[in-house]
Amino acid sequence: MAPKRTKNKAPSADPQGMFAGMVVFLIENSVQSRRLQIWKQKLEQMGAKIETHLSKKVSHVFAMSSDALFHHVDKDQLARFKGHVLLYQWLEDSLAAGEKVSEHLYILKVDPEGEDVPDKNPKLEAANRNSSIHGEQSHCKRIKSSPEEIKHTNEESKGDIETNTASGLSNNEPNSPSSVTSGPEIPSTLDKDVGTPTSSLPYSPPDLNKDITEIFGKLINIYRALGDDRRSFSYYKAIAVVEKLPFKIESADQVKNLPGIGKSLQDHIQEIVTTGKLSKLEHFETDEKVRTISLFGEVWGIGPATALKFYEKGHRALDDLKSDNSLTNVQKLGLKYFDDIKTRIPRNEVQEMESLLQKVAEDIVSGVVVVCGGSYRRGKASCGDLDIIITHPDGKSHKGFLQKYVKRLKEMKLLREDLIFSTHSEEGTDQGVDTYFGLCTYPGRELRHRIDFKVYPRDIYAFGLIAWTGNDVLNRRLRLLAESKGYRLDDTGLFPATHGSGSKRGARGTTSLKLETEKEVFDFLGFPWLETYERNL
DNA sequence: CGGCTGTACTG
DNA sequence: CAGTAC
DNA sequence: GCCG
Repeated sequence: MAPKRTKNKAPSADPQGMFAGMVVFLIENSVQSRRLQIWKQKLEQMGAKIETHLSKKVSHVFAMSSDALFHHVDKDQLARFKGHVLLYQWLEDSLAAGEKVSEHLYILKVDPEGEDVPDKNPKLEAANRNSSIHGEQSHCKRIKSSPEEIKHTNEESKGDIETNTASGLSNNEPNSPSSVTSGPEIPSTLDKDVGTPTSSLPYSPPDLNKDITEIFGKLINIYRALGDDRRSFSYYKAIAVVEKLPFKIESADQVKNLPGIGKSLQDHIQEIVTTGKLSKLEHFETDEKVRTISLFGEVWGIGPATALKFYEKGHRALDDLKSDNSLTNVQKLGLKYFDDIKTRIPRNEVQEMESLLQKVAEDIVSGVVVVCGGSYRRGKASCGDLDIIITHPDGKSHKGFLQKYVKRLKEMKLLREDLIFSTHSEEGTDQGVDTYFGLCTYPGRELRHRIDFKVYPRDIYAFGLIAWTGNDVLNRRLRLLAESKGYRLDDTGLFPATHGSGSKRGARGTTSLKLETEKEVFDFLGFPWLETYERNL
C-alpha cells in the first residue's frame, strides 16, 4: 500500500487533487520537454509538490527509464532513498484513469547494479532513446553536441548558427511587411513541430477565478509603486498558480496547500470568493497618497522614492510635476511623452519596424543580425516597447556598431530622444554589451515609443537573446536553476559559481561557458525547451 | 530571520 | 551612493 | 507576501 505520508491531514484524501500529499522529484533526462511541462503542471494542479533535488521530503521519484535514472542521480543517494521510484508512465495512466492507478507495474528497481529494468512497457523503449547524454556526475560538465544528437533535437538546424538559432531567430520569413499585418497571436512561422501536436492538450484554461487574479494584479502594481517589490512578486507568483487551477475557487480550503499561497493570501482569497472584493484593495484605491504615488511612478525615470518625494512636496497631479525644477532630463521626457509611451504598439507595426531596422543595420555592417525580442518575440498581439537585440556572426563587427547605428537612425528620424546610452565594446575594452534606451517613432508619425538596443558579442549572444526575450518569470526560473547547479546566469553568460572570491565586477574576466544557441543553454541547465511563444509564463 | 536576479547608468 | 530601469 |  502506498504509505500515506500521514501529514496532518484528514484521513479522507484531499478531494481536490489526486496527487495531494505527494512530494515528487522528476528526472528530466530524455523526457520530451513538452510532456515534462504538462506533467509538472498537472502534478502541481492536483496537489503534488515538486522538488528540485532529491531531498528527504521527496516521496516519489519519476524517470523515463532506469537508464535515465542512473545517469542522473547518485546511486548511493538513491539507495538511501525510502520513497517510490516510478516510471512516468504511471503518471500518464493515472491522469488518463482520473485516479491514482496501482503502482506495482511501474516500479523501477533501485538495484545498485541496476541494469535490469523491471517490466518496461514496450512503448517506452522507443521514447527512451539516448539516455547517455550526460556521462558525468549529476553535474554535467560538458554539453557536447555530436552531429547525431543535433539531428535528433533540431531537425533543420544545419546551417550557420545565425540563421537557425534554435528557432524564430531570423527565420521570421522575409514577408513583405504589409502582407502579414493581421496575425494577432502566434508568429507566422515556426519550425516543424516537436512531435506533440498541441491539439492533444485537454487544457482549457479559461478565466476561472478572474475576480481573484484581477485584484491581485492591482495589488502587484500598488506594492511595486510603493517600492515593495518582494511583496509585489508574491502576488505575481500567486496569480500564476491560481490561473492554472482547472476549477473555480469557492473556498480557501481549495488553495490551502498550493505553492506560493500562504495564510495571508488564503484569507484574501476567502474574502474575494465570499464578498466579491478585497477591503485591503479598496482601501488602497481610495487612499490619495497611494494613488498619487502610483501615478507618479508610471513616469519613466520616477520610482518609488522620487514619487514619494514629489508627494510630500505637495504635488498631486502630473501637471504639478512639470513645473518642478528637480526633474531630471529623462524624467522630463517621461513626463512629456507620458501618454505616448503608455500606448501599446500593434504587432504588425513592430514587425515593420523590425524589418526596417534590419535593413538600416545591414546597410552599416553587412551580416549584422537584428532581432526584435521582448513580448514581440513571444508572439504577443501588441507590445509595450521594442527590445532590439543585435549581434554579428563574425564575432567582432559588432564593435562600434551601435554608435553608427544610432546616429543613422536619428538622421532618419526614427530615433527621437535619448534616455541612456552606454558602450563597452570599443576596441580594447572587455566583452561588454552596448546598450541604448530611447524613444522612437513609427515612420510618418510623432507618437513616441520606448525602444531598447542591446548589442552582444557573438559568443554570448544566446544569453542576451534569452534574457531580453523573457519573460521575467522565465528569466528568474532559469537563474535560480543555474544557481542550484552551481552556476550564475545573467544576460551576458553562464559562469561557474566563483565561490567566495566575490563575484564582483572583476569576475567578468572569467569567461562564460560557450553555448551558442538558446537551446544549448536550456539543455545545459536541464530546463525543458520552450519555443519563444511558449515563454509567456 | 533573511532571501527573494543581477547589473549599469544618472545625478 | 541612492535611485532607477531592464 | 512566501518559503526554509
